[in-house]
Amino acid sequence: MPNHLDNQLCFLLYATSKEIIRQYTMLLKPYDLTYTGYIAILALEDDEQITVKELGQRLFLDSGTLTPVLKKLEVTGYVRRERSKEDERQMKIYLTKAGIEVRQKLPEVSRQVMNKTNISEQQYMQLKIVLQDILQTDLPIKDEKPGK
Amino acid sequence: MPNHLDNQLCFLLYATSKEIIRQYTMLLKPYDLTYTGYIAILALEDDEQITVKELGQRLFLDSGTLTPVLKKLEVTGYVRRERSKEDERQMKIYLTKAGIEVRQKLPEVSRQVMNKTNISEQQYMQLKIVLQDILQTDLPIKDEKPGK
DNA sequence: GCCAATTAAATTGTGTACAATTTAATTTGG
DNA sequence: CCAAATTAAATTGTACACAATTTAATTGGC
Repeated sequence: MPNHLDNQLCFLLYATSKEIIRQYTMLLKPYDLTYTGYIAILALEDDEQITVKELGQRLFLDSGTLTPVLKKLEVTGYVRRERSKEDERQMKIYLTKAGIEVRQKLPEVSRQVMNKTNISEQQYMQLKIVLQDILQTDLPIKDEKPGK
Repeated sequence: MPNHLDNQLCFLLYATSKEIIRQYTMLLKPYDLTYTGYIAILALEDDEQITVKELGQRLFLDSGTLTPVLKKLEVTGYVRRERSKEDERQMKIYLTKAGIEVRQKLPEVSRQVMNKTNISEQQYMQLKIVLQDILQTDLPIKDEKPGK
């Protein structure tokens, strides 16, 4: 890259994640999953029912993105969506048996993608620590109420 | 994040770049630039005319993404698009005077976003090296056969 | 010289992302 | 109480991304 983007950390994050997600997307096609559907299934525990809002907090996505993804996962048969009895505003999401089953196969997809990179164990850990730090502590969360 | 996404390097890259790009997008609005328009302008040198294809190679984007972005940058007045005389298939892209001017203001935007992260100089360099390595040597071969 | 193969952009179709708005349900304060 | 404020999802509008296809120009083989 013979230009100013060399020094842009943001561009490197953007381009790298895009390329890795492209690898995932190809490998996920046999399971009828997109990358967004994949992380949604990963974020759901086996026996929990969570709201769209909480799922969105785990994934850094809002209902505008999640609603169509979850509707498609429901059609495919991996999740179910049910209005909460206690609070009719909430939609409760949970994995079906098929969803739990497909989730067990997904670590293999992740392993295949990671094997394509020659990244060392040490680099992997470094990367994780730095990114978790930026994500969790530095960047302002959208819609967060300003402290008085 | 109390779930399996903890260990997913890809998810961390994805979520972090998304959040950082959201910061850029807000700060770029006064210049009538989206993030994609921003990296396109950064990738253009002052006095060069390059094709959509070469720009796409620098940005890891194809004509399907770039064509509408470049058309909008042309309307805004930052670039010009001209059919190549030597090869009528090619579209030559180059910065206008306004494009060169706005580009000089952009490092300030980048500085503002980076200031929000508490990332250290050392971490910054580590991150850059690892990401460049993944991006340039490991991943983006579109026709690569599946790993062994 | 001619036509098949290749190439560069543009176009098409699907699927995110996210801001902003809308709708419906719940909570709160006077 | 009960209208106003708040909240959760869904919807709307804009802007990517990328695979696949189309269109038009160039190249290559014979």
